[in-house]
Amino acid sequence: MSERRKPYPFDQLEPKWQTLWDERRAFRAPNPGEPDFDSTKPKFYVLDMFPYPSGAGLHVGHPEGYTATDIIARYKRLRGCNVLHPMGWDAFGLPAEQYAIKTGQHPSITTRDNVAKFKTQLKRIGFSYDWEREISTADPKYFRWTQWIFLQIYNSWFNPETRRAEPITSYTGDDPDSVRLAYVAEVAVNWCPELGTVLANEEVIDGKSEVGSFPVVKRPMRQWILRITAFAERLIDELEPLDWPTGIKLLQRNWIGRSEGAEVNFAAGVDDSSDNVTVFTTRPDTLYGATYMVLAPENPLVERLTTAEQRPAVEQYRQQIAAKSDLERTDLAKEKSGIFTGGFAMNPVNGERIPIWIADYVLMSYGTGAIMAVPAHDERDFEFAQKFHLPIREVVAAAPRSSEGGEAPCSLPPLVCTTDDGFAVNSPLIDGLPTAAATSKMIEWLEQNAHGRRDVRYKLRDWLFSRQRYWGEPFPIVWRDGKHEALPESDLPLEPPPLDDFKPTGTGEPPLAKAKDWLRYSGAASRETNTMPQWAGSCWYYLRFCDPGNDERLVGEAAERYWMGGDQAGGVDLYIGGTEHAVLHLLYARFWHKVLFDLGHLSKTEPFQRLVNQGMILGEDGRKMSKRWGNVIDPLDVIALYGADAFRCYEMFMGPLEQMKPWSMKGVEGVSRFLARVWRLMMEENQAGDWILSDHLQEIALEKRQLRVMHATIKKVTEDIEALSFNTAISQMMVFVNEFTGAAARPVSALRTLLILLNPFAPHISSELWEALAQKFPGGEGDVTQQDWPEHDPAHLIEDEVEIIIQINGKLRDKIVVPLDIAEEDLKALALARPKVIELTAGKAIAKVVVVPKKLVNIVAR
RNA sequence: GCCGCUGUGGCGAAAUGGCAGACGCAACGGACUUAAAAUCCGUUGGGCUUAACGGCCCGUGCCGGUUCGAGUCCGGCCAGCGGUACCA
Repeated sequence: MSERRKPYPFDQLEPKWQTLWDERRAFRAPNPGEPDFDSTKPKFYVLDMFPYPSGAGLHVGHPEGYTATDIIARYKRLRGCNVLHPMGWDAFGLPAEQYAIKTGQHPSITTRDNVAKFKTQLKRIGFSYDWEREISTADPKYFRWTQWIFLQIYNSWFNPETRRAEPITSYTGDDPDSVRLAYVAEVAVNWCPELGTVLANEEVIDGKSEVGSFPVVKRPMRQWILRITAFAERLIDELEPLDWPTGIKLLQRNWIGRSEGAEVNFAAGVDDSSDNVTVFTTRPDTLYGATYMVLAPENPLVERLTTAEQRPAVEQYRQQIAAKSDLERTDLAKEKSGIFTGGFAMNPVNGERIPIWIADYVLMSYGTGAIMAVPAHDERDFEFAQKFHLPIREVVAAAPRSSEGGEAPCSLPPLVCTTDDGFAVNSPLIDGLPTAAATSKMIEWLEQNAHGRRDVRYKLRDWLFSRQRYWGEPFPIVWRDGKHEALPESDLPLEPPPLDDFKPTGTGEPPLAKAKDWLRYSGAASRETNTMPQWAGSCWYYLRFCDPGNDERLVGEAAERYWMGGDQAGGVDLYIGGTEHAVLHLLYARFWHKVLFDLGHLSKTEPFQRLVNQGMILGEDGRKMSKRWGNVIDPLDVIALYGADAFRCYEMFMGPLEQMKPWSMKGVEGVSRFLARVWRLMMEENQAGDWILSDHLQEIALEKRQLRVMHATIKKVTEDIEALSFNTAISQMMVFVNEFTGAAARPVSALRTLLILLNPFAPHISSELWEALAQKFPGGEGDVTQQDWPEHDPAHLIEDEVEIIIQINGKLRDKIVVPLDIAEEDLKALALARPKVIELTAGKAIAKVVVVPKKLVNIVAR
């Protein structure tokens, strides 16, 4: 295939400018205290979700968000901001370790190679990152502070009085280990045999691992856990004021899953009622309808509440459930199962004796692991009651009903179930009350009679924080006599041992246990062999970017105050990334941020002020890009054909940033044509085939029409960048170019304005053309990146005359051109006098005339 | 099941309640060229009508409502995508 002729010499000018930017450190962001720091400028922190450097390299999906942030970064610089725009690597993680197991190549080598590849790709797209701030989570200089933060968490507790994390020294109880924000517990965890590790709930999807889709089983193990549930309420409340997509906020809120209700105590037992079972319910108003009770099979109370007679059946059921994986348990969700324990509980509100069952539809991990079953008003209880012929009693009705001479106290099954609100019936204490009032009154009664209390529960569970992997941060913890203790800060960073054999042991013992020398700490003490999950590094990288070289602190105070603080809401001003991190990363990072804030290390309670999710880019065939379909596009291939500027502009021109959209090479070509037209506005080829400045360029005033287009373009591009509507900003610049392409004489000032507007989108071509113009015409000192962003003048947008549309009954019928300042009455008269209007309204009465100045006249005729 | 998002030309998409389809792709016609590519100029939602200028009707997933006027607001459906799933 013959060499395709380039529409303009991007293959030469793009590398030229990329080299120049590097040499001039053009996008370095000085920190407070540095000599070239300008404190008079406002700060702007614009951040990408940093990538995991996989072996496959970038595909065109990654740079979509990166291009958007780069446009913002370059735009904010032109508007006179100090811009923090960094990039780094989420370098710990499973794939590098899996690769190491397969090939024997150390994960650090794999990671280094992959980072190099990613960096080459990013640099070739011309992103204006401050590469002097590059960080890698696998770098000891970085994870030293990840480990340090873990120690802060370990050494704190959540004080319910102040609702804040506080140093563990402020805890006055007997057993500090029971309240630490990082604690060890033997819990049923998600064990993935294939990966040889436990996983967080968030990493398990439909009973399979998120990475690799391997089966996951429940298994009790001793694990490190972070007490994120202590922050559940704040994680919900403090989410509210953030400028995030409502969908993402909702997702987080649902994940945290706040439920308001009450705890109710039931006396319970086999013969007498010596025991006590507490349940959580969101519908205390239905207490009279509780006709039986269900415990989770794993609930320890089951032992004591089972009669000798029922014990064999109960044990059999419990074993049957325990043998099931989570997947099987949810698969069988449709058919209810359970067994009677033989025990009974006493309903505190009416003294009724109700049977206690166990069933796997009650989960040990939510609420108290026990429920009061109200079959008439809960779908699951209803289904269960029907299957096992348990009584169903209606206690909520659509309309109030007299308690006098009404239903029998324990009605026959109505065979219907409603979860809707209504009015209490068959409930002497609250009869006739609407659900909300009935609920409050019942809670009051429970509290007054010491049968229960108001309560709030969350779906969110504590964060399982340890992994049995090699390629992650070791815990800065040692064990002595079966007790954990923190390493001194001076021992940080604690690097993983240089292992050759990374394979999981298969027993659940972490690979680090194989490093016998490393394991020994001092005397009888030995190191913790678990490592942290991949999330750890990404929980705080945005903080490190503020001050990546600091050896004294995780981030210098002044740098943190400047970049993460500020008069306004503070934090990262704009954070762009994929929806896949809507709950996990964003929740974990917010949690750590709050702990560090409470402990006085940070300025603001929230890390990310404004969040935007870019949509996925599909292949040309409309399918998700994947090796399987062979529809993956490599940015470097696109750049080789059309250049980095065309690549960037196309990524933005495709459609709205947040929308999912398919790739189109033809589309890239169209945008490339646009850039070539910009080029030829100013350049032409001479006889020798060299590009020289065009003869059409002149230092002349703009025509009225040109002025209008130019100012309209300044206005639209500015507003659209602020709104992240990059596709329409580019459209407007195309309109500008179309307008000036036809002009025989092209005013230099207008072209310079265009180049500044275009610079954030297409930085290379705009830099080159700016430089070329400066060689012949005065007034273009400095690079285009050093100019001031233009302001539009509204005076140039106003026309003397305006076209008015004339509607009859809302339908367009005619148009007239009138002076801008015409009086409404005159406009109305003019419209009514139009021959067309007279014709179409003949024989009808004109009921009304709506006049919208500068827009339209609508004549209502009947 | 529940929650959320999205439905507009052949395609990607525009449109503070006020001319639906800006801008781009594709297609078609023209100029330039020996020719092609590239470039430049033009046409391009569908239908009917006119010799022509032009004119008329229909059209933003479906049904209804609010309004002088609805792609846009409200109510009810349908479809696609995403999340979640016994959370008491």
